[in-house]
Amino acid sequence: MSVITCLAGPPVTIAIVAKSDGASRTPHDVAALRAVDGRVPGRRGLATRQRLVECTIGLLGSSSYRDLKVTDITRAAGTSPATFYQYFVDLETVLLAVAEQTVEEGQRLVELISQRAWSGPAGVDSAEALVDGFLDFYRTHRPTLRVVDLLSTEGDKRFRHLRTLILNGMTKALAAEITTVQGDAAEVEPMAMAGALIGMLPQMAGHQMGFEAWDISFAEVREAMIRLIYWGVTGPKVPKR
Amino acid sequence: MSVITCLAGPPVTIAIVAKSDGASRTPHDVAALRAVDGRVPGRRGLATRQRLVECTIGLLGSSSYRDLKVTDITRAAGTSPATFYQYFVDLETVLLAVAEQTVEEGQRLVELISQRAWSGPAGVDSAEALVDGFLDFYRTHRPTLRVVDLLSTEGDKRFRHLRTLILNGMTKALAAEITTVQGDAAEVEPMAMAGALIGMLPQMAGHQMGFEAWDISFAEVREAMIRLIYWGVTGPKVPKR
DNA sequence: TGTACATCAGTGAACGCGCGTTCACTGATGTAC
DNA sequence: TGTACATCAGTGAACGCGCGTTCACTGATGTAC
Repeated sequence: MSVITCLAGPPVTIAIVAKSDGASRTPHDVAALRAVDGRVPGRRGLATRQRLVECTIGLLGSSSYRDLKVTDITRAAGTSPATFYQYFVDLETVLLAVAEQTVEEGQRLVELISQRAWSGPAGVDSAEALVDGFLDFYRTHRPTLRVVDLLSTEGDKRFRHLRTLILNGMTKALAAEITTVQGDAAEVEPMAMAGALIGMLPQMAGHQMGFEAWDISFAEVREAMIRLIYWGVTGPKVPKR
Repeated sequence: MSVITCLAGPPVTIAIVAKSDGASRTPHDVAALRAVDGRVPGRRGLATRQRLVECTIGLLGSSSYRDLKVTDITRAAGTSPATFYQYFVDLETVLLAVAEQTVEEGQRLVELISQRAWSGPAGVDSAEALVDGFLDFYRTHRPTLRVVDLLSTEGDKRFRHLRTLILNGMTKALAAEITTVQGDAAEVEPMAMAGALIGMLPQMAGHQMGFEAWDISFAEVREAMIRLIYWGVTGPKVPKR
């Protein structure tokens, strides 16, 4: 068994949390970051906290969620269990912190949607760029997205909320494009269609290997996704029933 | 905390496992069901084993996967931990048994696909029936599908295989319909498109609540799904790039 | 039909590891004057 | 600039619960003759 460490400290960043409207972001309220025993963490403390968060992500990537232990995280971070409990009340809390950090990242993909044309041949290119952009996003945030997804489907409201926030920017941007392209002709609520399309992306990304058994190359699935997005945005006519 | 029990025994059914080709099914090889200490279970033993499987499903539905313990399962089944280890080597093994039972169930939806028309207005009705049929399927098998999905994305090959088997019938049936409808005009490999569409279904079903935050009624998302399936099957033209 | 034997089925009780969690303490850092 | 004090930061070591797991045993069931 190999020992995983996170000793190389990354640049210190202060955790950011999204406001409930999902639009603007503000630095964490100081009280929210207050350590469990009432101390207000300074530079050094925040760096340690951040290291714990990052080691958690690392462990989520290399072992199963079920096997994630507080002691493993502190061992990986080169610190002691007592330190962990100075910053997080339990495992779930550090997972929330992990998820919060991804909310910011999710907004970067918005420009892949809103700064593009979505009708005609250019629309297909845009769909392709969105798919590839998301696959890239997923590759770097796989452990986080997986655990957020799991805890969401298990019914935890806080993680459901965070999942919404992560996908929020993309979904709203895509809905806006749908409205632009289809106007009053839209037969389906643009937000619903956008939500379905964006929600499809992590699903696909997470099951890339799942197609092997059918001898389907993932390249073909990617083509399918591109078309589904294009269709969803442009809304081809569907026969009346 | 409430105590969950599974004492009311269901009719005894012998566990069925799918062959690796995913097509034909045979009763479990006797050796595969041999208890850990070498005994060959009879009627009574198989009933106990089945009760353990069903209590596992029950617990997966009422508490989180992370909190699932062997002792909880045996307590729910009204038996002792030692009995558990007579039929399963560990927790993972009983989860595999849980998943295997759902493989059979997944094939029931095949007729919702293959015994229907998929072009013209009837195609939209078929898409609707598939969506509703799947939502119903998900409702009754949510705990299982969730845990299979999780362990698949975590990279476990056995669960990935089982997930494939569960969705296998539907995917192949839908691919066949795509081929019928589009013929040589298909621009995307039918199995890839079918895999994308069928894979979308558990995703949607699992995140029904996730749309609340956006004030989208799930009914609208359902409409979006129906259209995406219709488009995927009929394959509207996409502009050349 | 009855008896004896083989095998299936189930479990009480215990063992021990590992993990969550805490306390009392030392060391580091910052700042007031 | 130096000293004293407050507060931040970190941890060694331990405690104890709970869970996984096993063993040696009793009871139930089936069947051979």
